[in-house]
Amino acid sequence: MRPAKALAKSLERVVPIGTLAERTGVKVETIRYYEQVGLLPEPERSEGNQRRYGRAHVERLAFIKHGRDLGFAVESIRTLLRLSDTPGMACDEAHAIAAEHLEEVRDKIARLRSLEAELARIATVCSGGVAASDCAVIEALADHSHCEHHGH
Amino acid sequence: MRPAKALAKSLERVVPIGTLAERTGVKVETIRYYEQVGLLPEPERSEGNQRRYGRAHVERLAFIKHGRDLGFAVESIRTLLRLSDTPGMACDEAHAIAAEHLEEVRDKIARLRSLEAELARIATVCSGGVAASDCAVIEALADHSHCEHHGH
DNA sequence: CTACAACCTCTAGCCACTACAGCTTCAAGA
DNA sequence: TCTTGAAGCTGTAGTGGCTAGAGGTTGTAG
Repeated sequence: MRPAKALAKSLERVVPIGTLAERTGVKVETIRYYEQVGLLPEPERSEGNQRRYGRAHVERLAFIKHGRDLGFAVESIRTLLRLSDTPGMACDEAHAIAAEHLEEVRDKIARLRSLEAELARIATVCSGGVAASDCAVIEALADHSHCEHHGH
Repeated sequence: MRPAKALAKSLERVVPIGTLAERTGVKVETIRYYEQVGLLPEPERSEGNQRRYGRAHVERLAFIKHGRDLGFAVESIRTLLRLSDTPGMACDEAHAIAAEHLEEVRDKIARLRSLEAELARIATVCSGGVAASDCAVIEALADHSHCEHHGH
């Protein structure tokens, strides 16, 4: 009694690229791209030259996906993968990468928050239906009052 | 008594691209790029084919710069410029663009904040110097516990 | 055996610049 | 007036991280 085919497929040891894509949530084209830039090792091929992935590939691609979801640059992920392949792992380095990225994220948040405040100010004036002859949004962009005091 | 040359230069009615760059804080290459994509109109040229900008260009480029600093896409700025050129200004449309952008910024902030929380969690575990045999950063990326419950 | 989905490679496109190569022009000092 | 060197010019290619499409081949269910 061998399992039905549909079941077999989901348990299969070796899968084509579409199945890998489904399993990891990474698009087929993106998988090929990761291979091209050397993030994902080249898999075996079928007789007809189609990619066949094993368990190790699934794991590695999931790692990459998690890293990207957390906003790590592909270069950082490359390093993290290398570290994770290292037997005596250099946790320091991994931590440094994560800490640096965290700082970048915090910087980005800070910048976006001041942007948000500025935009909210502009948009509110405008939506308030003030009887301005000119539009507050356009005015804000044309206005130099913000930049004169820092140089140009 | 004509003004000294240095002074004259800063008051000049017509300026080369480098001076425009200095005045607006936009790089020379970026100015040429804006011209190429039709954001900034083609200026007059000197006999030797060099660009010569007038007051209107300075104003327009400052408008663009302010828009970019606020994170507006070049396409949005194109529309906003068109609106600002329109005599009876369509404030509604300008407001809609600003409001939409504000929403995008807020979305981005929200996404970055949850990223920040996740990264902080990961990085803290690791920096705590816990006697883990494996690195928490690497573990977090290799771990499936976060993604299993939403499908892959 | 046939139909058709899934796969293949290769190339170009996205955004908003940035950088370079290889040239010409401008302007200040001697 | 001549020389030097900064600043200008055009055109092309590269950045990151994919995404889309053309035009062909392979795998597999019925």
